[in-house]
Amino acid sequence: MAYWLMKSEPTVFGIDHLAGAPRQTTSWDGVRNYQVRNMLRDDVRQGDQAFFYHSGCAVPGIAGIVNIVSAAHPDATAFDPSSEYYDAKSTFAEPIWYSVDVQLAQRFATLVTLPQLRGEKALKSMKLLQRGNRLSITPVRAAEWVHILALVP
DNA sequence: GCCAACGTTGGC
DNA sequence: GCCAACGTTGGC
Repeated sequence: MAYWLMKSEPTVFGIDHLAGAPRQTTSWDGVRNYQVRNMLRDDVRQGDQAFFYHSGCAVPGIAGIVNIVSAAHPDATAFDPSSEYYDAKSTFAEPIWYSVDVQLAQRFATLVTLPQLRGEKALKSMKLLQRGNRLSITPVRAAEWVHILALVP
């Protein structure tokens, strides 16, 4: 079982949206970056867990934990001309983009903030914290996962 | 295949 | 709103 960190802008889809969704489950769609697509398609498995990270907001940080409840399947938004994520090049026969389904596992009472994470020596080499990292999904090492869990209030 | 221009992400 | 970093695009 592997660990991941998944970024989302809370004004677009935050952990509160997930908490209010049917079965507290949603399809993690809209990924349009090939590196992230490859990770989703090839490496993310049912049963994995991920931190739900809030980005592009006043207080960036980890808001909770989700369970990966399905392996990758073609991203339906790519087939939908009315979606902002529509991609005419992605077809049912040859899908380009993929998504996984995630279910809320835990919502933290308060965020583990980005400055807090940066302050932890044990997390120095975490992908999220590397200079120039912009990937919306990054792997998290087991040791990092455990270390961060200990920071949750 | 190179590379400049442009677009996006995301912290600050 | 600014800017660094990086991905993508497209002309050549």
